[in-house]
Amino acid sequence: MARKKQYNEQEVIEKAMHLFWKNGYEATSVRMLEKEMGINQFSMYASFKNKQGVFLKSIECYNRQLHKIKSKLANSQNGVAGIQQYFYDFLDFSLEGISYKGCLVTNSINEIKPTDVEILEALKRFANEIRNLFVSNLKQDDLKKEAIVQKQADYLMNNLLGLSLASKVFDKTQLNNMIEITFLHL
Amino acid sequence: MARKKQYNEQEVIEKAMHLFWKNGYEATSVRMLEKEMGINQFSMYASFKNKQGVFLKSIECYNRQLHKIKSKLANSQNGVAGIQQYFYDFLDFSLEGISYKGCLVTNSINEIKPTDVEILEALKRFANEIRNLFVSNLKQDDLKKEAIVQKQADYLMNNLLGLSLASKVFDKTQLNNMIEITFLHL
DNA sequence: AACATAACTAAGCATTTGCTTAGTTATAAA
DNA sequence: TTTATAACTAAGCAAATGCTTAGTTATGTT
Repeated sequence: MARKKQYNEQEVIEKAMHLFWKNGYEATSVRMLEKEMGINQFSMYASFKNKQGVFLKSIECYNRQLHKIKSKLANSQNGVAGIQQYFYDFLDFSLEGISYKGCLVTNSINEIKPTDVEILEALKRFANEIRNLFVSNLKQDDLKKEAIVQKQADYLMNNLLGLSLASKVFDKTQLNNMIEITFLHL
Repeated sequence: MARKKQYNEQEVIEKAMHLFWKNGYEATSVRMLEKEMGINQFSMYASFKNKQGVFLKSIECYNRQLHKIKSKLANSQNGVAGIQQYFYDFLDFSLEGISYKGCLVTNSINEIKPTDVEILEALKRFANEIRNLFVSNLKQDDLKKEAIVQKQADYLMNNLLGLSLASKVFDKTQLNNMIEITFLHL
């Protein structure tokens, strides 16, 4: 038989993910990736096919990292308050040093061309997963009608997307203001 | 004396702006720019110094294009309703064919490296200009205290930023839901 | 008409991009 | 121990990147 891999695919993808998260898709070159991942380009392409493949696996990895706060939300039984906590948890999650990196997925949305269908679909799936968590938490309020739940879920997604962007431009106080007002009348 | 320019700087920048708007900063190459602008690279660099210079002028151009709906907001005397109308106007403004291009400025935020201070400052200035319009419209309600005005302005900015992103992922009904709920209790 | 000068053209610069290929090394089964 | 095979290294590919340079053309002033 043959040699075995000298690296763990999960481990190197995690490093790739952090690069993509920090720099975005286009601004992360294959040279940067091989340096950060600690493997040769050949190995990279053997394991993940191409740069896009590395990115797709990075999204999966990002999703796994997010699992901790997502399952916290999924298990919360306190309705809207649980969602609000998720907003704060997300900010913590995306913090690196003194600056926020935003959400890997929403950061990438603007970079992905309509031709990259596979990536675009992955991004939409990701967004809808979180939206579904919002829906089930909103439904914990028995008085809420289905139509309102759906509208509020859309509204919350908008505020979460906004927060990912806003965290790069506005200060901590303003971010807290945003979250506070978002949940004021839910 | 010398020859005169065979192109109008405003006109060619408008074309550049549309390219940046559609593709983003990095994905717009200087070759694409010279093709779209209809001028040689030499002329481009003579007029705008470098690619970053073209982009900065494009932001100014974008701002001028936005002036129509911004001044409509500035002149509105109906408080929150005027702001809500701005949200709808922005969606119209960013529509091309059947898809939304989002906001040129927020599209770019993720692409700009912290080293591009000049661009980053331009983006922040742009965001705060709109925020100030929100503030003065919010103040048309005499009952609103200053602190609340500021918090609501932050909240509205978050929803506007979100909308720019959301318009690329969610459908028209959902976008309308987002706007509706955003303004439900203001 | 001659000149000075800015606007132009087109070619080319070094660097970087994503990806491949030719050749070497390690490993497990025979 | 031999051998088949996959994992590795490192060099290199064409194409694209932002930007520059050398040389030509047009135009207002003298």
